[in-house]
Amino acid sequence: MAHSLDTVFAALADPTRRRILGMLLEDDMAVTDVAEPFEMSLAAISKHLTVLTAAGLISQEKRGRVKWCRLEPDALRDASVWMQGFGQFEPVNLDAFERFLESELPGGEKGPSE
Amino acid sequence: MAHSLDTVFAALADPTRRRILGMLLEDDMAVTDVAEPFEMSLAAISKHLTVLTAAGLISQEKRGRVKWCRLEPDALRDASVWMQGFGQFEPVNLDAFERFLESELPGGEKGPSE
DNA sequence: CCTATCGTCAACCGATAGGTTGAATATGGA
DNA sequence: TCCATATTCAACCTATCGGTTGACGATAGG
Repeated sequence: MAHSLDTVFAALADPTRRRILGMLLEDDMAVTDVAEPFEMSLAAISKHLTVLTAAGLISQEKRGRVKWCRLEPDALRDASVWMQGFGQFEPVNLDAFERFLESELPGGEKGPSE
Repeated sequence: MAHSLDTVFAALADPTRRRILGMLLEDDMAVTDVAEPFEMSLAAISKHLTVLTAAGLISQEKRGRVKWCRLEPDALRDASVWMQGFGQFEPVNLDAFERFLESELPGGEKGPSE
């Protein structure tokens, strides 16, 4: 384990990558489908997915010609532990979390996957 | 509030900056004292402190000719909430946190401030 | 077999990150 | 007043980041 905090935090620093993680929270997705809502090339998304994989935040499995991306939330645990060391933050507040997810969407659009 | 997740995570992605935060956990410090244990110029540390300040992770107050740096752990709350949205991580485990702090020190040395 | 689709690779680009050095700007103290 | 200390500024350098485009390999399907 122990994908370094360096790579985990660096991966999380990019809004595109955070948005991808949010999308994968709903479901596993193929690379092409991950890319669809973004106004950027498939190659760029492919690179982002590589970064997320390197950080351990997602895993990718190729079935046929489709590569499926799965969220690996456990990779966040180390980083979470590190952050918690700086203070007791209020217990998990999913409403606040959802506000974040929405505030990071571009157009005001909501649904990422269809 | 709402220093962006971009800036907070980007600030946390650098090991020097995480180590500085760990040092400030023990006590407020002057810039020069923050810089002392690092093998890097004072100007470089000053830049790191600027990044941490911009992210809201620390505050700096000038008293006399000395600029004091104080940890602002609240800035981590938003990021923490975001991460918690991906999973319920085990309740605050300070032992694990201390292992991180130590594993990020360079030589095996422990005490940062004296 | 031929072709369309899925995804990556390679080369390139501009912008930013993280470091250096040397000069500049306070401020404190003798 | 003069000097040392504390910190930042400005210019510079190199490496990496995030994006592009076009070619490529692999697989699915008619």
